[in-house]
Amino acid sequence: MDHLSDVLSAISHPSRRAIIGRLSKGPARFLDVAEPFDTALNAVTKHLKVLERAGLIEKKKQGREVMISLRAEPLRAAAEWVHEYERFWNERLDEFALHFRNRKGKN
Amino acid sequence: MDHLSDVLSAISHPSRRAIIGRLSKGPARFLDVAEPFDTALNAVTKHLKVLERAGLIEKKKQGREVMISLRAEPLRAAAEWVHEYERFWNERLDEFALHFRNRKGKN
DNA sequence: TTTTTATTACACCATATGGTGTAATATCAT
DNA sequence: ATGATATTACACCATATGGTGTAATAAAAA
Repeated sequence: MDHLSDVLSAISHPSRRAIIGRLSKGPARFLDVAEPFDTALNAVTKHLKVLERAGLIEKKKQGREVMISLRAEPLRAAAEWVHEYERFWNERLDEFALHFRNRKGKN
Repeated sequence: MDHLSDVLSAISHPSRRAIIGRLSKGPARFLDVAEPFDTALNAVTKHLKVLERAGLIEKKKQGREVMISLRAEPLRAAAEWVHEYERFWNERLDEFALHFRNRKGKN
């Protein structure tokens, strides 16, 4: 799988988006990250592994604790991909307008 | 699952992003959409169903053909979510700078 | 009307995902 | 040394995903 797919897949789960939201307020220990969830800690570990594989977090072991911090840079590619279609979601384009817009783009 | 998760999940597959790219150039018949892929047509039908469930495409039956068109609006929520983290991917923030930035945001 | 064409439905399969419980490891505190 | 704490590893399970082949449907063409 390509990297962009990994990133988009990683952020497609609400718990993982919540984790990113939490980490955007600063690094946190594993248990702090896990605290809002009512799942087992194992599940959180797995979510963190998915985020790590996508390059979206960093883990740093400090004693027996693990500090987790956000690495948002991979989100840039996601933002860029989505941004390609920004012009489409503002107006409702009928087929003729769309065709005209595309012809214009080709000149 | 919430809608945003559906949308992000839908665009996390390269074939489905390719389909969206194709449709951004204008509506297309099913076979035209399917043409670039070397999978069975069934697989394309399934991808289209995922995109439809996410609200990213519209199907309109015309005779025996199906015209498929892009509905990019759901991408807006995805763009907005990712945009939240834009400030993080430009500079490399160490933990102190991050903490300071957060404190500033709270005042 | 028969045949081709476009698309979907159904049944199936391998692997991925997201969760669990229990055990292992490593570090800190007593 | 013993025990508590933080985190992960392992084995397991149900369901989702992405693919396949074959059959069904509906409309166009012959």
